[in-house]
Amino acid sequence: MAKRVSIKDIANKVGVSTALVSYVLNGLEKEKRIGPEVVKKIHEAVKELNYQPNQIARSLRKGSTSTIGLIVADISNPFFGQLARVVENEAAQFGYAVVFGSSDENAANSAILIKTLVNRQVDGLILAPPEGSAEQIKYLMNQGIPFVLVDRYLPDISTNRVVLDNYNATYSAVKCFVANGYRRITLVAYKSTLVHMRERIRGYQEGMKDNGLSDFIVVKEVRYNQIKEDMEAIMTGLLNERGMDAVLFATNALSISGLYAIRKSEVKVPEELAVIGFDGHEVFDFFQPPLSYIQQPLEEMGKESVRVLIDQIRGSQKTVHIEMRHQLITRKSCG
Amino acid sequence: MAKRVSIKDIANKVGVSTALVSYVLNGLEKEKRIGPEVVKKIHEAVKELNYQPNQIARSLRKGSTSTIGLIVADISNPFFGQLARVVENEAAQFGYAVVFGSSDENAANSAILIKTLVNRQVDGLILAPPEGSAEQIKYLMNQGIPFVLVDRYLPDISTNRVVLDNYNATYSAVKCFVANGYRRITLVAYKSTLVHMRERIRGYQEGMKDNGLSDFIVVKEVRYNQIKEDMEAIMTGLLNERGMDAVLFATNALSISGLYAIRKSEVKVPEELAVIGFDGHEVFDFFQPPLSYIQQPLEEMGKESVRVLIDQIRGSQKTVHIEMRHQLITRKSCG
DNA sequence: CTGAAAGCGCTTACAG
DNA sequence: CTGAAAGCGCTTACAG
Repeated sequence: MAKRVSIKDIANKVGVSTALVSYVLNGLEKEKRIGPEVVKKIHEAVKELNYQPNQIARSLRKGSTSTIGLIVADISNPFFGQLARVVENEAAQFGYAVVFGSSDENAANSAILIKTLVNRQVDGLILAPPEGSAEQIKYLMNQGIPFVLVDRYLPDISTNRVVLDNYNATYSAVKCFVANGYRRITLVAYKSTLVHMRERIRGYQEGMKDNGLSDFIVVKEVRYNQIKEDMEAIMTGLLNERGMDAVLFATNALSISGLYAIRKSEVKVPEELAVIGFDGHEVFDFFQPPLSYIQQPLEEMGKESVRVLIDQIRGSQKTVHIEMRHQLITRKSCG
Repeated sequence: MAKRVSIKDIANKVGVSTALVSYVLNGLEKEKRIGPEVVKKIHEAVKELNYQPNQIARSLRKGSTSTIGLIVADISNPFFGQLARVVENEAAQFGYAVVFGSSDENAANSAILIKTLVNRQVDGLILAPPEGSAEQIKYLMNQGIPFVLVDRYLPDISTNRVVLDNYNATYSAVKCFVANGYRRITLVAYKSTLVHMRERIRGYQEGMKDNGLSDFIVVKEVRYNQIKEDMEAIMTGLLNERGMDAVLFATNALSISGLYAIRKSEVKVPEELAVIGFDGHEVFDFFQPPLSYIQQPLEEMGKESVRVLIDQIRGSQKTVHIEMRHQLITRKSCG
C-alpha cells in the first residue's frame, strides 16, 4: 500500500506546524485567525498531495467514530434490507457510516456482534434484539452506550425504541376479517417470547374476543429456524381440517411461506379462505388474488431510529418510546 | 458514557507494565515467557474490570482495522441483500466486520462512499461499480488499496473480480427459447455501458444470430432511475404489437417490473409469450406459470469475493478474474 | 497569528 | 522474565 500522506507531510511542505493544518482542515481558520496566505498554501498542499484524513486517528483522539452499528435478524430479509437502506441514507445525512450484522434471531450471535461493534467504538447502535438478549441490553445501558431498539423491545427495560403498534395491527386485521363475514380466523405467528410477537398475538386474541369469537381463537406458532417444515405441517393440517375460513400471518417471511402452502393446496382465496399478510412484498401483489396486508411505515421507522439515536449520541437524556401506526392495505384476499 | 477501562487500568491493578498486559491479551505469554502467576492475575483483572479492547487504538497502531467495505447499488435489492449476507458471514469467519453503502448506480455517490470508507481505513473493499467509476477504481489501484469488483467490472482495467458468465447466461436462455419453438425473442435490459449488461446483451444477440434469428433481434433498454415508467411504456408497446413471442429480462428488478406489466396485460404465458427472468425471486415462484430464470451462484460469488479480497489484504500480488457459471432453471414459463 | 507538546489506547522493538 | 518508551495520526489546550 502506498504510503498515506499525513497532516505532518502537509505541515512540512508548507513549513508550518501540524496544528495549523488541522485547524484549516477543520474550518477553524477564522476562529484561530490564521493568515490568509497560510490558509491558501495549506489548501494547495492538501490538493497537491491528495491528502485524505485518517479517520481512525481522528476517532481515537476525539473519542467518537461517526459510525453507527445496525444489528438486525437478517439483512437479506427484505424487511431488514429496506430498513438498512433507510438507516444508511439517514445516517449519511448526519455524517455517519453504518456497520451491520445479522443475529439470525440468536442471542449468542447478537452478543458477539454487539461486542465487535462496541470494541470498534461505534458511537451508537440500532438493534432488533432477539430473544434472550436482556443481558446485552442492560450491558449497553450500564456502559452508557447510546442505542435504540427497533421492531422489538424488552418490556421490562425502558429503553429508546421505535416500534409498530403491533397490538392494533392484528386487532384491526381481525376486525377487517369479521366485517367481511369471516369468523374462524387463525393466526400464524413465530414461536417467540419477544414482545412484538406477543403483542401481535394479543391483538389477535383480543380482537377475536371483542367480536365474540373466543371459541375460534387458534394461534399456531412456527419456529424461526424451521419455518419451512413447521409451516408446511401447520398449513397442511389447517387446510385439510377445513375448520378455518381466514388466516392472518404475523410477519413477512411467515406470509410468504404460508402462501406457498396455500397455493399448493388449491384452496380458493378469498372464497374458501381469506388471507392477510404482514409488511408487504412483491409476492403479495402477484398472489391470486392480491393479498391484503398490514403495512409498517418502514421509511419513517428507519429515519426515526436514526434521529433518536443521534439525539442520544449528542447527549440527550430523554428515553424515547415511539410507536408507529400501521396501515391496513385491503385488497381482494379478505373479501 | 461510563469511563472505559483501558490496558493501563489493568496494568495498574496488577502492578505490571502495559506491555505485559498487551502480550497476555494477544496470547503471547509463551513466546514472551511471562510468569504464570502474572498471566493469571492479568486474566483475573481483565475479567473483573470487564475490559474491552479499544479496536480503534489497536487499528491506529497496527495500520489495519479488520473491517471491509461493501459498496453495492442498493442494499434493499434482494440480490445485493443476499450478497451482503454472504459477505458478512464469510468476513466474520476471518475476523472482519463490514461497513456497507449503496451507490444507487451513481458514480458520484460511489466516489463519496469510497472516500468515506477509505478514510475510515477499511482494509479492503468489495465493490459493484456503477457506470463512470473508472477514475475511482484507478485511484484505489494507485493507492494500493485492496479491492475486488463483484457483479460488474471494467474491461479496460485489469482488477480482481468475481462475476457471472454473463454472455453464456443469456446465450443459453435464447437457446432454451429456441428449443421450445420461440423465435421472436426480445431482450429487456438496463440502459448501461457496464460490461455485465453489455455482455448479457451480446450473449443474447449472438444467441439469436447463431440460431438464424438475426432479423428478430430486439433489445429494449430501461433507465435505472425510471424503471417503472420505461418498463410500462416498453411492455405496453411490445405486448400490443404482438410481434414478440418470448421475452428475456436481464436482471432481477427488470424481471419483476416486467412481470407486473405482463400480468396486467392478460397475455397468456407461455402460450402467447414465453418468459425467462434473472437471479431468482419469490415472485418467480408465484407467477403463473412459475418463471424460468437464470440463476447466479450468489453464495459462491459472495464467499469468493471475500476470499479473494482477504488474499489481497494479506499481500497477494496476483490479480484474480473469476467467472462463475450460471444455471438455467427451467420451469413452465418457457414452454 | 503560530508552534511545541500532550495525549487518545494500543503494540512492539529495545534494554536490562 | 519485565519495564520504560516510542509512535500510529490526529486534536486541542497552552504559551507566546
